[in-house]
Amino acid sequence: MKQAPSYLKNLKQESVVQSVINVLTDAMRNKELKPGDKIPPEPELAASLGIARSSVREAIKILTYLGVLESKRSEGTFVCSGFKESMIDPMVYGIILNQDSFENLMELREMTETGIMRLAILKYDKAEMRTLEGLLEDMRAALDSGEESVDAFFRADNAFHDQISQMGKNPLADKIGRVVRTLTYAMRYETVSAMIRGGRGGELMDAHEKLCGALKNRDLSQLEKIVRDSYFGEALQSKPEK
Amino acid sequence: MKQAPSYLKNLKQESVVQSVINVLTDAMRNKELKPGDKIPPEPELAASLGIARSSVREAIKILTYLGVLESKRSEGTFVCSGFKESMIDPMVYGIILNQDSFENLMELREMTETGIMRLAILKYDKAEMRTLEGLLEDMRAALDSGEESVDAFFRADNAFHDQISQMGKNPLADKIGRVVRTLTYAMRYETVSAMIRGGRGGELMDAHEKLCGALKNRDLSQLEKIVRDSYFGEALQSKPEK
DNA sequence: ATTCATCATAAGTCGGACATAGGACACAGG
DNA sequence: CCTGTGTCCTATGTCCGACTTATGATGAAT
Repeated sequence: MKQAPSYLKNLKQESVVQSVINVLTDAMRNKELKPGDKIPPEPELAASLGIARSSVREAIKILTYLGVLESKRSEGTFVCSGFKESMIDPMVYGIILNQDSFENLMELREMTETGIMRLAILKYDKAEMRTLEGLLEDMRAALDSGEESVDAFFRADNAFHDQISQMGKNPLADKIGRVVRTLTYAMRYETVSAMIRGGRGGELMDAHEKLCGALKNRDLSQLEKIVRDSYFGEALQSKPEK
Repeated sequence: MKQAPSYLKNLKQESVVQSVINVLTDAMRNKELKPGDKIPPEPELAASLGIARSSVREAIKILTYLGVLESKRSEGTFVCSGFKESMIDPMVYGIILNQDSFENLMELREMTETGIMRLAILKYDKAEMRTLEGLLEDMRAALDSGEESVDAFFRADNAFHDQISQMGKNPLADKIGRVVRTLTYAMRYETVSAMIRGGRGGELMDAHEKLCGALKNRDLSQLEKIVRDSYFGEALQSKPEK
């Protein structure tokens, strides 16, 4: 490996598209562009920067899919306010590309769900808890409804965790929790389905009830114990083929 | 607010660019496109799909910035293998736009760091622990070096947490941990700097030593106690203006 | 005042053109 | 042999100009 002389700096120049992105994001950092603001029309921007409209378009498109900008036909392009759903896509793509991420994903889920529950335990209010208990009822009802109760149960199960996620009152954590839940959807369905069909639906309900109880008592150590002992245990045991 | 009749489904058709993205990501889900694979040249793809090259380009660009594809001039465009750093960007943009996300970020950090430590406690090996202890030494050395020790300490501090992150042996969690650490870099620097200058460097060392000790004993409940009681406490207390 | 037609705007899409970087290959020179 | 150079080809990078289409605004007709 030959060592390049130090006076040779690597001068690969950034692409036109990248520089457009930089211009726009710099403007956002400087607060020259604030959420809700309209950026100049594409042709105008292209002219100002002395580049082609297609390059501007590519930059705008990228920022759009990143959830930074929002284009409305015939109106213009605007700086988004707050978080947008598309922010999660990059992570999703990252996951898709990662091959043997099953265990990693389940671990990540344990991480996020646990963290979210800790937040929830500190921040939820009574109304939210009532909603959560309602969802617990739904789960039980689904379970008792006999045949083909798996889908209904799973829906309620997901709603249950989404609710806890909301109760944490942290949009960032909530978002990540949802992403991870989405990514583990299929696997979790398999697990839940297998358990219910195997007559172990009671255990599932039990775990969720304990969980709900710990939340209701705002008992953090109990929550941690539940999570550690039982809640994720089944999922991590009944994993599919490697 | 007029309520639209339910039989009217919202049929805004997806854009050409979006459909290209779907085609490509579907192929990835089906494993027809695997990491490292080369996708057809832009003109060819455009012809196959019956659309213009510029649309294909926009889709590719987006996936490139999302860290899914990688274009090499004169060679072609390839599916990335593994995670790419660019995954960070979307979150960064999100943060730029979100004003009062400070608390949310710190909470998120507590979430991820805690989860990562739980993984680490289960999976690390002796060599990694030695490295970690070495970093602890670095931190102490930096602290004892008197004046302007803040930067050195902070560097070692970050390396310390990166090391724990690695010890968890979950690339996904590691990645997310790094992202969150990056996002909270400035805030953490402020906190650490203030503590050291305020003569509270000892507390900092103490917390990290206890942490390291809990890891060494693989004592999960002790770890949880530390995290809950002291470790993040200072950070959450000494937050800047709202 | 409400409804409708018209128009201007700006993004969406298209297709073609040239520039340019990088790899492959063959070839000359040591 | 193998090292370096020059040439060619490929595929992306960039640019241009045109048309299409959705949407808000304007103004006229009811």
